[in-house]
Amino acid sequence: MTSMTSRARRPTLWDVARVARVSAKTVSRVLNGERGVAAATTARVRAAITQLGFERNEAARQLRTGSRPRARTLCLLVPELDDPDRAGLAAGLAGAVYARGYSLLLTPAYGSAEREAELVHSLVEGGAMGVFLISEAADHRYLIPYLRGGLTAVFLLHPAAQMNADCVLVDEQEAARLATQHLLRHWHRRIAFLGQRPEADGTGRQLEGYQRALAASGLAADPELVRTAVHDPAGAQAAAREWLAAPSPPTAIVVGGGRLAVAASRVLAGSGMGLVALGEVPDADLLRMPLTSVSCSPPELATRAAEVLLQRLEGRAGPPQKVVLTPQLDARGSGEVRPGVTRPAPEARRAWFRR
Amino acid sequence: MTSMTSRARRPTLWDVARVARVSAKTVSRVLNGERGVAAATTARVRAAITQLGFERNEAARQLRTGSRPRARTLCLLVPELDDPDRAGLAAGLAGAVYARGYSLLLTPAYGSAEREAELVHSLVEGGAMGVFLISEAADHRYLIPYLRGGLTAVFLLHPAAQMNADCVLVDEQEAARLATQHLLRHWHRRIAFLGQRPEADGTGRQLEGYQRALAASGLAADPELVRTAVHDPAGAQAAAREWLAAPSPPTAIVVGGGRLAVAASRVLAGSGMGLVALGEVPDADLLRMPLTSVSCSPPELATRAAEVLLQRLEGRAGPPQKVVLTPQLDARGSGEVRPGVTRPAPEARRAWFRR
DNA sequence: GTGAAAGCGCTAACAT
DNA sequence: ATGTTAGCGCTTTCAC
Repeated sequence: MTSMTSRARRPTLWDVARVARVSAKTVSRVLNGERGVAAATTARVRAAITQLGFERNEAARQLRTGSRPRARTLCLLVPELDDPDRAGLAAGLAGAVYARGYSLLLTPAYGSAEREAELVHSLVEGGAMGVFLISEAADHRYLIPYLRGGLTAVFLLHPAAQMNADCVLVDEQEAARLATQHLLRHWHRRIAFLGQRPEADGTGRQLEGYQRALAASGLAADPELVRTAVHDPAGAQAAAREWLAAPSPPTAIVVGGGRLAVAASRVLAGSGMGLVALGEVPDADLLRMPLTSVSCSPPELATRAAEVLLQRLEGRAGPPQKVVLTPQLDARGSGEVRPGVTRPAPEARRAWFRR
Repeated sequence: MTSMTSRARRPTLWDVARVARVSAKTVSRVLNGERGVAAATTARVRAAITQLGFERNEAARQLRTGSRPRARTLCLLVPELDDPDRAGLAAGLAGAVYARGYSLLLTPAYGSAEREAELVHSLVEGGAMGVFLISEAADHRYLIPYLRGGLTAVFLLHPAAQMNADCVLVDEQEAARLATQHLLRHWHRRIAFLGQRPEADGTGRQLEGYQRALAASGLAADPELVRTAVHDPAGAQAAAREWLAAPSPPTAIVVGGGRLAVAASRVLAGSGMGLVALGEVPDADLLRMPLTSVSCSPPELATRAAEVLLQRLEGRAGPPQKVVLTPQLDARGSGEVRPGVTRPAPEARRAWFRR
């Protein structure tokens, strides 16, 4: 009957102390690995702990010490979960931080600054130690209190707005310049540009690079051939279709973003239109229209970003650092078509499989 | 000087009480929205709270109430982050739970049961209310204490092992049967099967479906044409290459998993070999070898899964439910080639873009 | 090397 | 409608 007296109460430190016949403080010492406890005592305490199945109450500990219990958890905030452009980056980051004993949580903010702030709050509340942000929010100052509270943040792809922070970026201007230059070298003269948020830093820099490359060939950007504020695959397809049917169509398009480029290729495959993606395209070489792209290897980006954050976590001081990676062009076909050569319609090509 | 006396201490509930000239309990009442506080008092307390910038100490609250502070957070555990097969599912789930005011955290367990258990632990510790698991672990009983502690779990794609729990599955046997039958109808007689973990429930059922379809046509599975325990793209490519060079090669292959199917297609494109994927292949129609696949629409899976979990969260009682979705075949080309027709080599087709 | 007492900030139970 | 008291489970201080 004695076993029934204390019904299913979670054992406390005092229970352990009683069983081990020591004081609470001694149990606490063992729990925290403080030195100054006899080996025999430690063993007795350990035994009592396992015997009772004791687990320390984190809330009580936290109340006393004032320190939040932190998990070896980092988080990656992305705008969308299904952007293949970022899938490789996320996987790379997860692998890199995992190798150092951390786990990575991935979560979408849907481009909403408010939601982003809420997420950061609940992640910190949940014990996360650091956060990677892929965010085009107009103001990141909401982070400051959390940073003061010990959170580590690293911005990826887009720099922090209204504040200074570590960031790992891709040279978007150079990417767009390389893409445009490549098309120019393949005899294109009417090259269109399709971009995402015009007010965002990245799109702006892409436009600069695009214009610089044109200027270097003595050309000016035709406003008809520049289109921004396209964010979803449907929009990219529509834009591509419009250009295809335009009275004076472009012969090639530079598209900001792998996902949009793939969407555009849906319309463009077989049309003879050149296409270069600014960003990562998974399995780009397997496409019917194998996409030429300008991007940084996701593993490299991931490695650098993980490095920056983990070093901060390990106490590295110093001013915010800004790492800018230079993208590379991978020619796969869609950027190497000559202008003016008509192709069979997509339907004709599909028929190849039908017979 | 008086402002310097209490240096930067975080204000407590008592500070608020003093400023509002009420007792601590009254502040507590306001904080918890308990009724029985005069409107004027509530206002004074509110004012004091904002004036002092007071934030309740969650640890203390938790210590007293015994209840863990829970965030409106759910989590999806996946084996790998870069599996396109699951990208659509993850995005769908995130959207579905977001619509109900929850956020979704995504994290990879790398197929390790131990890591999976650790992740669940730290997620619960971090206040997560529910978890979706895509897991082939051999034993999920580690979850039981957490479930007792109020965690809600729903298994996706693979059922819970050694225990009963809500799950949302795809009828893998039917998927493989459909795929094989489809190839049989296209005159294939030597059909190979490439599967993942042989000990896993899903692979086993796929094999059954494959064999059933063959048997229905009076054929038996040739052991040479059945290969399992292939988990990565490299392995899938190797297997495809071997079959291509076999003395008596298959004319078509059924591949378990979208990612492996894409990898196999890298070798098979242009070879004339038939290919049907069991699982989701993003942008399958845009591939040089447009993959015929048998799968459930990720949005549907996501919707059903979210529904099951959210209903539990809202208090739905009853025994574990098992939802099994019937997959559908999408013919895109790779499954509709006739056996024995030789194709141009991949190189020849690529040259189309080069000129 | 070990223990006793006090208290972290909050809320449950019981007054009033 | 509001206040008083006690105590959640742990760690800190200081004493032995």
